[in-house]
Amino acid sequence: MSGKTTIYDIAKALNITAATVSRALNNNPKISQSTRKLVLETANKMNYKQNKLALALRSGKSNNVGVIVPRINTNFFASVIRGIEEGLHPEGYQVIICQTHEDENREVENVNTLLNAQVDGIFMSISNLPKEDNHYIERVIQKNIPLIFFDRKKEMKNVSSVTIDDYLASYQTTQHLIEQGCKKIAYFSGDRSLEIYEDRYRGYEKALLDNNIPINPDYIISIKSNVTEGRDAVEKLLALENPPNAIFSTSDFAALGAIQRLKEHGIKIPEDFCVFGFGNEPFTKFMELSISTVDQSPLEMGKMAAQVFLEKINNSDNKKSENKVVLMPKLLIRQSSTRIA
Amino acid sequence: MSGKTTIYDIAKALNITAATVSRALNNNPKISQSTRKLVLETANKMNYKQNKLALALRSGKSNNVGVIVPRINTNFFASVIRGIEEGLHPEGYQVIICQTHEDENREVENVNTLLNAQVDGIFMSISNLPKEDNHYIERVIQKNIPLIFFDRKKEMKNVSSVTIDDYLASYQTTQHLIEQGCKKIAYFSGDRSLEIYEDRYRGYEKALLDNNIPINPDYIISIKSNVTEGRDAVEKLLALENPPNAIFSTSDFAALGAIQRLKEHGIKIPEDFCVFGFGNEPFTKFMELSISTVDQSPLEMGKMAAQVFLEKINNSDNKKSENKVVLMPKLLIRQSSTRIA
DNA sequence: TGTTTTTATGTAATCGATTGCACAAAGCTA
DNA sequence: TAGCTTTGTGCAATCGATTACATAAAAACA
Repeated sequence: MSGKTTIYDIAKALNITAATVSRALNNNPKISQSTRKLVLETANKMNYKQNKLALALRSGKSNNVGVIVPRINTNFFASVIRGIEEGLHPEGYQVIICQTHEDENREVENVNTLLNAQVDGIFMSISNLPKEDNHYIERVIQKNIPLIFFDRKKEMKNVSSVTIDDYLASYQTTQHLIEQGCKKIAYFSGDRSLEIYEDRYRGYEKALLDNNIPINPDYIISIKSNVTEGRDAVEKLLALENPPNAIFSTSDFAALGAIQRLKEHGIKIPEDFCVFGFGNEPFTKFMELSISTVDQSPLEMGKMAAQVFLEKINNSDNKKSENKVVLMPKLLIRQSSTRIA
Repeated sequence: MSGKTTIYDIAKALNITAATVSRALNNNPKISQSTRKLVLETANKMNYKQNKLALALRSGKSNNVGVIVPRINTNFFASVIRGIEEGLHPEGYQVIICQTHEDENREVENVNTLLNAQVDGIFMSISNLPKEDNHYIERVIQKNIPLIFFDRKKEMKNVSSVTIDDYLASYQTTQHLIEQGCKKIAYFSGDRSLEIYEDRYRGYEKALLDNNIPINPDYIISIKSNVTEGRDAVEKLLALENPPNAIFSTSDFAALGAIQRLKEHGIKIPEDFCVFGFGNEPFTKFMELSISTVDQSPLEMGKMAAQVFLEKINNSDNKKSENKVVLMPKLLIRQSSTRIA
């Protein structure tokens, strides 16, 4: 009673059948003007709202999509989600968000939950731990549910993806540092079993080689994306016999930690030492010493992912197709790496 | 065929009825051990997944909740959502996120969308524009769907809320600034038609009165939560005949802008001027001059909101009850306001 | 006026899972 | 052995909306 008007209620009130009501509400041309008007008015009066669940059950389309990310409380993921939402909202889709907290079990669980919920598509940035067992992902493909990876993708048949050109970003950044006069460039790497981090490493490597700079294994440090690890890494680097004079960190947070520690050591940035981050987290711009970084256009990435999904949905004939979109990274050269203006 | 096993398929395969299958899967005691085992095995073999939509339609519970926020790409809202998600995930709920972009029409639209989707509850931080027409909210209450406001609430019957004690936070902050020797405290206010901003203002006012400091209307500036407005506000303040020597900004972003501009004017912080923010955005901690601010415990706020929702759901007898939770704010006193250690 | 076509509506199945009621078979009691 | 329980299943309705098919009424036509 408290607000559960169905088409049957409307039908009863007007002494017609639910079928007629349904048709009237859906602008079916086979309904007389008078009936349609009556139905619409009554529906309005009775405060009728279509039950999407019933619709979804019958049509097999839930008009929900799922997004799986490691976590939402970082600028990058929140922005991508926002992009997806903006791209999909006009089409009537709602976004269901799941977090993995970098836990692979949680990831599997999330995929299953979304499948149970009959989502029409899944957007996913895979968690850190690379899984050998792709079974849970295969199932999505088998069910013919569009799957779109963004940022942290996994190379797979029939799966679309939206990423930036991580290799290029890394190459250009390294090149930039070299041009600033830094030949001893340390590198903070993420987990290289993830494609994006492998690509970034290759970009760094190639730029050094192209400039005839040998790779120094001591300069390559694997870190997690947080401030503390950046600080610790600097400590290690400065203890080297031949310490570097630049850091390219694939995490803005680690870059920040590095800068803090370098300053504490009385090292002048950028005069004595250049630092470059990755991700364009808001704080990089706000710092008194603004931090150079790579912008990944998360908002655009999300919107593009939404686009890819919509295309896949609308071209049901080649649903099995894949579409790998690669966005261009943007180097934001700020104070922390600017010696030569 | 591609992955649509239903209980009917299982029933057919075992030459029994769907009812039996359903009961077997749901541990109904009226099923023989042998049948149950057979059903479970077959279900597993056929890779059966329960269709939540069908379940939701029949039970009237979708196991989805909706969250409506102005935007998700700020630390505060992303963290609250994360808290809600963490609190609700163990209970099997999924979270659907909607953004209003501070647009009241969008807010109404979002509420309707969520109602159509048959969500089991709605969490909401109202958008800036205060609406006179509460009709869309009333409808949620009428439908007996738990509604929980967080942070930006609206005082209403039958609606629960989780907030921090904004009045207290503001009072304590002002008191702190006074204790640091600042008697001329400017105040950056948000839109005071929102309760939280009105409460904060009252806290500021009361602290001044309790310390026999007259209120100077020139010191009260209404701002939006961004860096630029903070900068502009400082410009106005410094142009006064009798400029202030402290700013209490109800936005961290504006506080940051203020600090930037003050420094450009050669004003020393905290020696000549103290600044206090609100919200504990991550960057406040990272700055070289760390910014004092108020922590709103967004994660806890989200978890608490989830708790309030669960209690309401489980006490169906007094669903109409309300539960106003007020969390304690935490003052994070950092460099930007520390004269006296 | 009788027949055909059109128009508007009703009937009933469907989407997938659950559940009150009915009922057959088996077990138990006297 | 007749009668009563218990146990395990089946039947069929339900949740709300849609839609192929059937059909009555009205309109058009000859």
